[in-house]
Amino acid sequence: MTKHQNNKEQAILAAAKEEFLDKGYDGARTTSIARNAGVTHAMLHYYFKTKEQLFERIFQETMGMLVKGILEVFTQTEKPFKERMAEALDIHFEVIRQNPRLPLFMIREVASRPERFAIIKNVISTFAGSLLITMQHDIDQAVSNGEISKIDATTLLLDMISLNVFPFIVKPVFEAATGLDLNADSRFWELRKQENIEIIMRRLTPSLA
Amino acid sequence: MTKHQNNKEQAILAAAKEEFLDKGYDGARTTSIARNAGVTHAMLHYYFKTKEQLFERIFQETMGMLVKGILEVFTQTEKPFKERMAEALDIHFEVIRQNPRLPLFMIREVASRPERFAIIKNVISTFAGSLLITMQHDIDQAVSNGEISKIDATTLLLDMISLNVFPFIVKPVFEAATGLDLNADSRFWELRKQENIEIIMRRLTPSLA
DNA sequence: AAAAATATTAACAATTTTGTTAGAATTTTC
DNA sequence: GAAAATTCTAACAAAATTGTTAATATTTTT
Repeated sequence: MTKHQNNKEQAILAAAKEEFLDKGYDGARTTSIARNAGVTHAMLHYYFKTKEQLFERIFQETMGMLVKGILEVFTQTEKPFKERMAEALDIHFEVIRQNPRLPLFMIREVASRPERFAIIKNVISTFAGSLLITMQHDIDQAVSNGEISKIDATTLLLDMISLNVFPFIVKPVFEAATGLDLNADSRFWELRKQENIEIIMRRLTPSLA
Repeated sequence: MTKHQNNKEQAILAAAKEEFLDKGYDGARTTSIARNAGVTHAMLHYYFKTKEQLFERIFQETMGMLVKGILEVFTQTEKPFKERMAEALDIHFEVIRQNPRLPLFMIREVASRPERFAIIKNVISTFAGSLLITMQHDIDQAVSNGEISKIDATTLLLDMISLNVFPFIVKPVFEAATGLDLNADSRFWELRKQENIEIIMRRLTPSLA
């Protein structure tokens, strides 16, 4: 009656993603993953030999998704530089808003297991490509047009990512400190996005004189 | 011959701080802490009944230190507002530079154990007091002087903390991606600090019009 | 220096967590 | 519809980790 088409494997993957995102590798429990997937925990070891292997699968997919989403944003063209940056910030912010737990997940895992440097490096270089070089080229051009003030591409990128990502990372602490529930407060995030665009636009505007 | 003056307790605390900062609660091992402290692991349970209790002790101390260091900075007076903010950013940045692992530690623990909200809330309110109110008052005054453009205190605070803290949090990922060793590169951090001051100063400067 | 309090050790116990295996049930292939 | 391949279960095994205890040593108090 019941159809056997390895939908349990999918259930395990989904539950594992939840668990790892929420608790990190060290905090995750294979028994808990199995329970949430509705299977005995032997199934987990049947499909994915070890916890480590299951994690690596999730980690790869998740990193790819995040990095891709974040970086695609910067590969537009035409339009004035500042306008493009404003759009990039907007889209970038929304990607993270859609996946708010990914940045902390990534940072946490890399920090506590430097062995995973290799995976990260690989994923990033796959998607990042020559982003910084292209960006620096565009910046230099906009500078000589007098459209923006001089800035290093790496510096600008870190500015943008800091402003857009950090609020999501610090959210639990912020909520603990203030007692607010930011999930229920879409106005907060809207204002935050506008502030980030504002602050970068001002940073790019040529100084008077 | 050997003097018994609970210096082992201190050794355990020091080793525990290292371990917890490095690996987080879930990744930390009481046996590893005991080994690094040079004691048998029974000692650890003798002085601190459980792993949880030992952690709580470290967590309290560490949080207090971090939050205190970060917030003291903003309680100056006299001098123009922008000048004070530039100084605050500088000192704030240096506090974190001196304790670069604390922010991630704090964020990680609160995220994976929301039960600890209470501790955080307590620590922060102890040190933060009416910081935001004072700050908003100063801002309003500086705005009516025409010294700065209008901004919300919470918004400005989050801007500053995002820019100053995020680079330290993302450092492992950044190094993985670029292959650089940022510890060896004091110029990187100097430039970062200057950029953060620059960006906030531009944010505060009144728009021409 | 005897008594009391405190610190330490070594061996062990309990629990939690991950991983295995032999075989049953189900589906697929022919 | 029988054989082969696969999905799945239940019970078990192994390893890792935290926590305990009883006996011993050391320091402190009087």
